[in-house]
Amino acid sequence: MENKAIRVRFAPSPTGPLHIGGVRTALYNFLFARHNGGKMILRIEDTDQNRFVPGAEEYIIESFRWCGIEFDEGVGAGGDFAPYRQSERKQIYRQYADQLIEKGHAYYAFDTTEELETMRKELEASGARYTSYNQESRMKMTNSLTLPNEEVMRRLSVGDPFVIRIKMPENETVKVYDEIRKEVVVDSSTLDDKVLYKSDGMPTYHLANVVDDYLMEISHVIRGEEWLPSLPLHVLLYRFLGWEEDMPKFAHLPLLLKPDGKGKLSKRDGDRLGFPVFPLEWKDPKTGEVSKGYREDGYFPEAFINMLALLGWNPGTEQEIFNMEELAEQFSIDRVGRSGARFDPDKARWFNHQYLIGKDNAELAKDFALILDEKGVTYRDTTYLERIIELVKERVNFVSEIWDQASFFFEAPESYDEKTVRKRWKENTGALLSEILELIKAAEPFKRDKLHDTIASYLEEKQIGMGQVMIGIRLCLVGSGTGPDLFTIMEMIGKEETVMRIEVGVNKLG
RNA sequence: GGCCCGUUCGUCUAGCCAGGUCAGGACGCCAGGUUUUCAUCCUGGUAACAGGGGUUCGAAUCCCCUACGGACUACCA
Repeated sequence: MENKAIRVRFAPSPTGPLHIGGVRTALYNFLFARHNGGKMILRIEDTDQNRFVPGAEEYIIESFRWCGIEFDEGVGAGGDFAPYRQSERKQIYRQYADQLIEKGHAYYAFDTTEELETMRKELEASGARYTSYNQESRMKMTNSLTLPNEEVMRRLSVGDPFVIRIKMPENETVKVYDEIRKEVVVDSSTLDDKVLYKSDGMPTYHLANVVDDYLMEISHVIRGEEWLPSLPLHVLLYRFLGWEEDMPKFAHLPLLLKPDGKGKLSKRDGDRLGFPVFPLEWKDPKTGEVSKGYREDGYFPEAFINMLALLGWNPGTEQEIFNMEELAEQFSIDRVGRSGARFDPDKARWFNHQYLIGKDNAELAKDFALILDEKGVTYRDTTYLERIIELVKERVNFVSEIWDQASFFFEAPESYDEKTVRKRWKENTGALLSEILELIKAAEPFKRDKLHDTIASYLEEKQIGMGQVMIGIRLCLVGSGTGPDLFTIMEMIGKEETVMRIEVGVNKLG
């Protein structure tokens, strides 16, 4: 056990798009595997045929491909333990359920949905401590514990629907160990007789995950905190199946919480606060409803991963920017926190900004060119785009925001920011600009430094402050009171365009 | 209701396991600086040990109780 090869799995259910909490769980599994030189496995848990959503599995695989989480084995990757889709493993579960029955750790139950509902209501009404199918109620139900053996056999042979339930031991102290929370002790009498095998011939999650983790030689189960309450059940299953020696270690990750208020992060929060909760855009095949994705919102996969990695884990140093290799190198389960992490959209944007400013201008220019093409904006050449990006990259969080900061490099302003005009366009500004326009026309070469020196010395001579005139020119060229160095803008858009914009501006603003 | 887990600045968190630091960093926010403007950037500031009991010379750190929060409680995963 101690020297067992490291094998971890991410086991999603293909019931819809993958939530970022799920991506984080997968990420931690992946980092753990990489850190320890182990294998990362993708297993699809599709034991509930009713909840199957077409396209979900493809979505999951595409999401991981996008953000750089790789699988060594599993659906889409193959491997020695195939198949990795539980629906394709259907026939292997029954024997283990039967084994449990033989050993007296499980039993057949024939109760209908209505009967179960009635039982629950009666227990609730009576104010009972537990309202579930358990050691207190099972002897009042229709199952192989209460029925004569011949009757059980008869029902089975005529094909009556049945489920197989675990026979939870009474008053047994179950000690389980979680790598993050340490020892957790539970009394088995507080646990219920969970269904292990469904009437449709499929196992439930509880049986399937134990059987598959054992068969696939999983060494560590790293999953969401919502599974912690069923850990005692799983541990008992390993014990009853005789696999306790080979039982994987467990680590239950804290939840991702909503940015404000209470509770776990949901799709609703994203819609309400304007950030995605899914890695990729998702269109619901039934309703046609579209949910935003990090990819489509312009996040870099590296930024997305970096942000997620730090939501619940930290290296104990002051480093905040990590690539996948660094994360894998430094990751360890004992530095995963115990409490839920509130998602912060602001910090997500900040991470993207960090990656954006660290990228090559050429690379960003490629993405920006795509946006320009979409807008139908023509441009000189990629060198021009790269120069623009160098000037504005510090000011944006996303490539898509570059246009907002740089549109004036491509087209003259159509309007002038009113507030700036009111505050900064004085009576004599027009006249002043007309004088400076002559200097601009005469500037040779039409370069940043030359323009700066010419205008600066002229203004000095006339005892006029730079600020008084520069805002006016900026208004003409940019349309607002913001933006990068003005002389650089002039040089880049060229003399002809500069002159024209100033003439138009002076004309319009007076 | 039952059961389990959790609780350090507004947020992510370090520190806790092996009690002794002005409780550290980052995001946000605020202020100042730089600049022709805005943004960036730089500097500084703001702000936390949920509460109460113990144990101890000394507790964010160990123990107990309370409160609050969350997960789970399906023939869903």
